[in-house]
Amino acid sequence: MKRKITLKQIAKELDVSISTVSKALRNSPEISNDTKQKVQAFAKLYNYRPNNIALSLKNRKTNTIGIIIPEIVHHFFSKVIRGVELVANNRGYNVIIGLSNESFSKEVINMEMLANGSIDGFILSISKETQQLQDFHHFTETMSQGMPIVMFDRVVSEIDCDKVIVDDLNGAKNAVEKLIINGCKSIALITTKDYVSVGKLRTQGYLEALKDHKMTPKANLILKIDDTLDFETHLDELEEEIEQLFNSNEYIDGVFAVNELYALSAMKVARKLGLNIPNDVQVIGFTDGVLSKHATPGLTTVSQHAQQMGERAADLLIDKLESEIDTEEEEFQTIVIATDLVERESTK
Amino acid sequence: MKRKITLKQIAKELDVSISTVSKALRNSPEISNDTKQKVQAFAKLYNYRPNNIALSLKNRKTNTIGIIIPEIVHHFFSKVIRGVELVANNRGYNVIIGLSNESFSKEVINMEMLANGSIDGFILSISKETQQLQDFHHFTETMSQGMPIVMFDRVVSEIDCDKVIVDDLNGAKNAVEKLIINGCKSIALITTKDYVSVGKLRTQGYLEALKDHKMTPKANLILKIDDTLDFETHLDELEEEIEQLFNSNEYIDGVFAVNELYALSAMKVARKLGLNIPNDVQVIGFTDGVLSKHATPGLTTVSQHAQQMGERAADLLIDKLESEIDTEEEEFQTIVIATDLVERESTK
DNA sequence: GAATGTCACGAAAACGTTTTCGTGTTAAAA
DNA sequence: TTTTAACACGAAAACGTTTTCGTGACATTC
Repeated sequence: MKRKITLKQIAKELDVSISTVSKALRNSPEISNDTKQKVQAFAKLYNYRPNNIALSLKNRKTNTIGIIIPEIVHHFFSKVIRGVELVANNRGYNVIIGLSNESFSKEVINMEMLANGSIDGFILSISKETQQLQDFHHFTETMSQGMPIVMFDRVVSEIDCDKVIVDDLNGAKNAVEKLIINGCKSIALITTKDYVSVGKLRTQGYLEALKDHKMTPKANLILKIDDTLDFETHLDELEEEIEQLFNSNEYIDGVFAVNELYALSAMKVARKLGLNIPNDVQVIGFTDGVLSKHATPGLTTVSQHAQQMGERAADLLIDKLESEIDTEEEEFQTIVIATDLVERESTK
Repeated sequence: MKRKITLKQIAKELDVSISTVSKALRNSPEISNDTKQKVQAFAKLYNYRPNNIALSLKNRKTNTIGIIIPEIVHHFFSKVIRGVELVANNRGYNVIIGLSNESFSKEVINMEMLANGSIDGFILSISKETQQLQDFHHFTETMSQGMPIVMFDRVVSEIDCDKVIVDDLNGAKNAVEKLIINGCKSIALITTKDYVSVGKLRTQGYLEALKDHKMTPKANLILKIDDTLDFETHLDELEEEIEQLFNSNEYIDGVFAVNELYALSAMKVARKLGLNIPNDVQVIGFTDGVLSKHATPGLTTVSQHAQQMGERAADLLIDKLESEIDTEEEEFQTIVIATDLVERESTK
């Protein structure tokens, strides 16, 4: 089994020095045309490619960015990855992934694994557990060693770094306003516990929309789910909670859910209770998922433009990496990605 | 902005040699306890971690595996990645991803980017375009340089390497048999053009099941879709083709589709034509997707165990990487992952 | 013929490790 | 007191590059 060919081997074979080979391949004017041609022909024949690791060591730059996400089997996150990968590759970078599985310790371990020279910078969305624990030492530590971080979607205000976020508040507000304009009088909210930053903001958007239209929020119209449970495998419990929500309110004609699964479950429960969608109750979800599109009826959703988030995050990170030469005063940006309301059949 | 601390800096600070620092940190018996403690304390204080790139260069081993897939926004592939990532991390490896976007040239470029020292081996599923072009030089070239490859799902028999595949033939056969047992007399097949290896095998499974039950396949019951089109954005055309399929056959009471989208579209069309599922027509799809579960009615599917495929592929690759020390005669395995029939409401 | 300049190339350092081998110091053995 | 052994450490090479600087050979100029 052959190994990859190196400069040294070429040099030996052609009876010149390593430096000469290197220069010949990079077309340096120092080298005569004869030698250049000889070397280049030989290199081509043996399919020579410079060893990336050696280059990384020499240049103290890996041209690789690390992305840490809580979960990859999730349309939102895989779309973000696609966005990151797209611009990264175009700009000459590789992407290396780490999954935290929503666990704090796995997040820390993964970051440590990558931070030791493997990558030039991080793009990440923090795990639920980290959000709960409020322990951010691994972020500050990484940044203090000169490794830039870009956070997306689930960000944390305590850390000063570049961020790309969804306009959760206004996205939610617009959705709820849509329901109001469509004539809904009693709009339920299905959301998460408050420690999930995005859940909190979407809840806030719901409240603002009501307020703007002089409607009073009612506590029993708001269902806060504890989403530390994996509802992909515990769908029944989720549906049960939602059914209770419907039953404890005589009249719900609109539902705003902070994610796709909650919205779909709401539709399912409503149908089960004999309600027609969208005539009796209208439903809007929040997501970039594929379920909404193929559901029956199609679910109206707030689209987050996940791929765009990934692209912006990658650009932000690479810009920082390549400007760092001038070590200008640290200046962090927060890019807010506007949402779109994608109207389907679950609203009038 | 601080850089990461190195052995050299520690050595200078403590006024010992680099070798001493290195040995002290690795608890070498050569070093006195005094010095060890001094060095270790200092290293801990400054949070010293060995530079991975330097280690990779020295050891000629990156402990990173590259995975090339056609598309990441796809449940099957993201589940495979999760499987790979899981065992890779457990065994001390990182995972770096490359997307081919179903394009031959992107596949080649991506592989070249990674093959130059960045990774120790590949796990990949080949793009549709590569399957069409039948150009596999990048695989042979990579392997001839001593870099092992494990192919999964979409494999190619021309290349000798480890493989992890789904038992497409039997998966399809079992599904169709299920329909037959359930009383279907006229079973349609919605598949892809033959160059897609998995499509071909599933078609074959369909035919075998019919044959085993003395049923004659009818040409106008078989619809071969040209899936070079992106049907996520051209759903209508897909549905139109399927509607023609239904219209050109007086009586279809069963549908087997080789993927989730085709199956869902078939259900949609059937409903549109006034047919009840599963009473008038029963439908089975082939996938590991999330749509089937949340569709109404739930779609009965052939599950591929994508995550398990990723796990097996990663184990195969790492085993090879770590055994290569003895350079035993190359011996390649092909692991066949059995499928499961997940029964939901689209069948009786 | 001496001084200067150009050309074509090689030596060596550097990136951050690990590891082999050599060496000076001290303590124990003869 | 000399020999030997153990001990504690340092020098240097190696992994594969790129780049700076030095140098010998030859040609040109005065």
